[in-house]
Order: sequence, then C-alpha cells, then structure tokens
Amino acid sequence: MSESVKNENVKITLKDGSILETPKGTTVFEVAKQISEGLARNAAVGKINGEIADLRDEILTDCELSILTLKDEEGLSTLRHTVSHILAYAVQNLYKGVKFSIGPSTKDGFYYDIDFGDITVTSEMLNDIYAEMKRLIKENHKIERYYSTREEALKYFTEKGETYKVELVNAIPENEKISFYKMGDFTDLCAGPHLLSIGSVKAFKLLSVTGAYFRGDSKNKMLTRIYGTAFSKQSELDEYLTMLEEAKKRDHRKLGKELGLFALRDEAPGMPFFLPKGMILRNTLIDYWHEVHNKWNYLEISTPQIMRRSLWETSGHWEHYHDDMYTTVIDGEDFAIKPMNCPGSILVYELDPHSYKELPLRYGELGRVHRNELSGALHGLFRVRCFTQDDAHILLAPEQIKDEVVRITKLFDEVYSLFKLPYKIELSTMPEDHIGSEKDWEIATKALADAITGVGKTYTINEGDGAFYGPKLDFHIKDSLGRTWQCGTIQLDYQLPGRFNLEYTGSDGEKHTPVMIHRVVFGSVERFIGVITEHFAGAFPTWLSPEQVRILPVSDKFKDYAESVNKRFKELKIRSSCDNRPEKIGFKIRDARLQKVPYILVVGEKETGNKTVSVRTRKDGDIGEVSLEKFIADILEDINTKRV
RNA sequence: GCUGAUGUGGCUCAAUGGCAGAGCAGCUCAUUCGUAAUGAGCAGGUUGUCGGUUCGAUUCCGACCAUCAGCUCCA
Repeated sequence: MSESVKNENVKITLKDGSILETPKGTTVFEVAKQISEGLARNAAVGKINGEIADLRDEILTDCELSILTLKDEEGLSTLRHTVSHILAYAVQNLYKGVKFSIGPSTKDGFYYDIDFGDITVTSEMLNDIYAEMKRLIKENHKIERYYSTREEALKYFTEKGETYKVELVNAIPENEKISFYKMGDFTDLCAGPHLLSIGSVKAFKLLSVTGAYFRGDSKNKMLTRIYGTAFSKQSELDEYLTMLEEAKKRDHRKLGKELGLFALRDEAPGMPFFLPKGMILRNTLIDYWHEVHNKWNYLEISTPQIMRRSLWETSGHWEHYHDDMYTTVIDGEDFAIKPMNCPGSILVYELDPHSYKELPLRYGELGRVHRNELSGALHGLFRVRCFTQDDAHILLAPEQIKDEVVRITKLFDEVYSLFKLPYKIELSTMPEDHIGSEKDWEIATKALADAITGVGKTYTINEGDGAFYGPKLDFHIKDSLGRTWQCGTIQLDYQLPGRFNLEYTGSDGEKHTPVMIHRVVFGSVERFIGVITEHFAGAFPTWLSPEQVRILPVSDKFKDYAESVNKRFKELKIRSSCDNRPEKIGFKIRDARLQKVPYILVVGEKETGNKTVSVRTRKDGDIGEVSLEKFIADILEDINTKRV
C-alpha cells in the first residue's frame, strides 16, 4: 500500500478541532497511531470527513478525522462486524462444505448467514462454534485488508464454490473497489472496516439460530442465520443479557394476560380484544389525547369504516395498497374497509369551500383501520391487523408547512415527555414505488428537514423509506430498557389534495391546492399501549393505572370503614376497590402487589378509630399511617399532575 | 406469505400406542387474621380442528387453524 503514496502533506483536523500536519506520504492510520496508539491499535477505524472508514490504507489530504473507540456506536459496530467474521472463520474450521453469504453488524449485535447444506444447526453446535471462536481469538490473528479486481474476485470465489459470494461480487457497482479482509486462513469479501487484530475481542455471545433468505428474498434459498452480540467489555455484555431477560419479563403479551388488559383469540388473528382493565387504560389515554389535541386546536372528526372503491382509486390506495386492504361487495359494488383515514378526512374537507384564513385546518381522528398484515408478522399489540391510529390530517398552504411541522414537533415533545420517553427523528425519502414528480418530492423533503433543523433538533436519513405519496419524519421513542419503537410520524403529502382537486381561495382571490400533512403521535393506540406496558413493566403511572387504590380491611370487622373510604374515593373519581375476602392481610397485599396497584391501603382497628389509612405504595412500600384527607390530597396530586 | 418450532383444565407445566397428572387460580367448609401465599375438602379435560394408520391415537402420519422465533412488511 505504501508504494502508492503520492500525496502532499497530510493536514488533518481532529475531533477536538486541532490541526495536525504530517509529512508527505503519511497514511491516516499512521496519524491515528500517533494520536492514540491504544485506540488505533484496537479500532483502526475512524470517521474521515464524517464517513466511517478503515484507516489502515487511507491516504488523504485536508481531511477531518475522528478516531473511534470500541465504545462509540460506530466503533462498536466495527467490533461486532469483526466478530461476525470470526464466527464465519470458526464455522469454516468446524464444518466442511458450508457456503457463506453475508455477516453484518446490526443495531444490537451481528449475524452471519450461512448455507450449512443438509446440516441443522443445534444449540450444541453453537457451543462448539463459540469455543472455536474463543480459540481463534486467543491466537490473536491479524486482520489484513487488500483489494482485487472483479475478475480475480470472481475467479477466487467460483473456484471455492462460494456461489453466494459470486453473486455478491456481481452486485458491487462498477466504480467501487472490491476489498477483502483476511484473518488467519479465512478470507472474506467485505467493505469493512474491521479491527486490526481479533485478540482485542473481549466479550461476545452467540444468541440464536434462525432461518433467513439470501438477500431477504423469499424466492431465494433459506440460509441459516446465527445471531450474536459483542461488547467492548464483559460487564456491558452482561448488562445487555440482563436487559434481554428483563424484556422477556416485561413482554406486554404476558403482562396483558396477567393484568387483564387485552386478549387475542384464534377467531380474530391480529385483532385484539380489550378487557375491562385494558379499556380503562385505553380510555384514559384517549382522554389525554383529546386534552392535548384540544389545546393545539385540532378538530375531531370520525369517518366511515367502509367506503366505495372509487374513493380508493382516486386516492391511489386501490392501486398501490391493494394487497394490504380488506375489500367487500355491497349491492354488487366493490368497497374497501379503510386501511388509512386520509381519504375520509379529504371527503370532510370537500364538504365546504375553504379560505386561506381557515388554514391550517387540523382534522383529528381516532380512526380504526384494518390492514391485511402477513400472518407471520403478527405480534401481540405491536403488529396487528386492526388498530386505531391517533390520526390527524392537516390541510394548509405550502408556505405554512415549516411552522406547522414545528408545532407538531412541539406537540409530540409534550406527549413523549409525559411518558418519559426520549426520541430520535428519522427523515425518510422517496421510495421506488411512488406517485408525483421528483421535483415535488425534493421540495417536500427539504421542508421537513428545514423544520426539524429549525426547532434545533437533529435527524438521520432513511433513504427510500417514505410513503408512496410523500416523504416523512418518523419519531423513534426509546423505552426504559433502551429499545426503540417507531411511534409518531409526520408525512408530507403534495399528491392526495391534487388527486382530489382540493382547493382553497388565497388572499389573491385565486384557487390554490392545499398541502396535506398526515401525522400520528402514538402511532397506533394499541401498539402504544403495548410499548408503555413494557416501558413501565405493567406498573403504569397512577393516572393511567386501571386500579389506582385497593383498600384491604385487616378483617371483616373493618369492612364498613373500608367501604366508606372506597365510597369517598368513588365520589372523587379515584379508581378504587375493596378486597373484602376473608383472607389474611399478607395474602391480600401479595395479590394487590402482583396486580401492580400503585396504592394499597390497609385498614384495621387503629385506622377505623383515627379516620386514617395505612399506605403502602408500589414504589416505596409501607409508609405508615396517614390521615384520609392527606392521602386524598396526595393521590389527587399524583393523578392530576400525571406524575411518572 | 416463507422457514423452523409449538399447541394437554382459567394459568404454568408433567405424562403416555391401552382409564390424562401436579401446582396455582376457582368453589365449599373452617379460620377474623396488621404489610408478598392459613388449612382441609370438592370440582374442573372429546389433549387446537379435521382426516388417516391401528383392535385401540392425546401420543404415529397428513391437511388445516393458531401461537412462538426469524425473514419480509410496517402504525
């Protein structure tokens, strides 16, 4: 590599802003080594001009360089990527005749897709593979990078019978270099970057084996995918594994059953039943939604479940969304059960002529939609076929977009903050299957980006993931276990209003076509309930708890006092109940604790005499005797401030 | 939809080519109790559905349905 050096001075701006000048012919890697021997030895990875790169053979002038450690997000993904190659190396050593596909890092770890031929991979085999990986790491193989021509690469993989790799080489665009990484006897096609050597891998685990299609296409052969994860330190790996266990305990499907929130039945796959307690939670959430949307000047509407085919043809859904729609025939004509609420809102807008003075016009709708999701994709409340979008369709003038998106972002912030859910914003751009001109898409995409930058937030770009009618902003919230969920979206739509010939009269007296914004905060009420169930581990904040207080008389003798307290709570609209069963107090407490009731009140002789209650909170346990009035003041404050 | 696994009282889980079992929950009785399980008894099942093999199927085979882990898709 060094013989190809022909650049002038290397002038590098470091992460901290300082500038480093080095003599002619220095590679970035050498600079990196100078800056921090330790870090560079492990990672050999940095960001050059903002792009993540393998530093070992990059020669650049005037670049900005930041060296990554294994703790940085990108450094960690490099580590995981390398571990996936070690996995493949171990498999190559242990099993003959296997063929390799790809082995990338993912958000939480890595995987490698391997064609094991007729062999079924068992968990014992995972143990063997793990042991072999450990052995290889101990041998601390160096990782070397080199390039080859397309012909050489094809020849190499064809001779080895690596048919998947041949396909992968063929898929590499003409102008890109074909790069290989070699560790010991294992050579793999890979764009990198990778660690310098594998000895620095300290903590990894193989997690599961599943099937996955080559290149994600179900027409291709199903390969064996081995999942694993890796961290820079053992303690971080342990923490992650603990988190996985905790997540299992919090599974909303399990909690939903235990707490009596919702149920799924074979008779309606993917269409949840809400049970009395789940209904209280749901209605409380919806009451809050009304409160917020009232405050931000939304007008609530409700539109029909089933509408005529012609409507969906005009909207484009009949053509672009048909596979996901349930259809029916009424009086010999085709109808569709709505998969989206937007066409309904448009019909409402069409009822009257509109002036620019009315805009932005914000229609809110808790619209129940049905989508024919793949049976294999159904999952509790997270992926269902029938759900309620907390939808809104905003019609406005193009020049109002930025301000309106800013307003929506503020509303979102208010809602997510209430649940203590931090979030990240993602901007999705034009997909292949789209309607409208590229020019319109460009304008729309820029408007969204500008609004977010305008409120001082940042976003990442998700190329080609927009809806078919426009670009969108997705809000990914992060729960208490650090998992992310896509909830809110703001979709800009220059297409639908035009398709329906919507108009408003401008200040110039001329007719103009409004722009439409589709947006949801919760995303789906059902899924949001699933998310917060896991986020709070079923211990909902008092304002959301289906049962806020449970009163436990110590024995039958104190039932009357318990009931009088209960009656008082009911008058104050506090959700309470009395556990009058002839059981011991310990038993009743256990039961109330398992149901995650935020306040448990024990009443016996003392409390009856003093007009007090003995309070046991979900959070702090037994906090002793408190006057009834004081308790009422406290719980009302908890509820009214929606304390989390 | 695809690949693989699973399906046994309300729940969690045993067992078996020959009468299906436990714990919890439920019901009854006794206990009236002070901060995470009082005791005794009773009841509860066409083993997901349909078909096949068999003297006999819950067990073996097939189809279907659902669920789970993924792929894919997405709120």
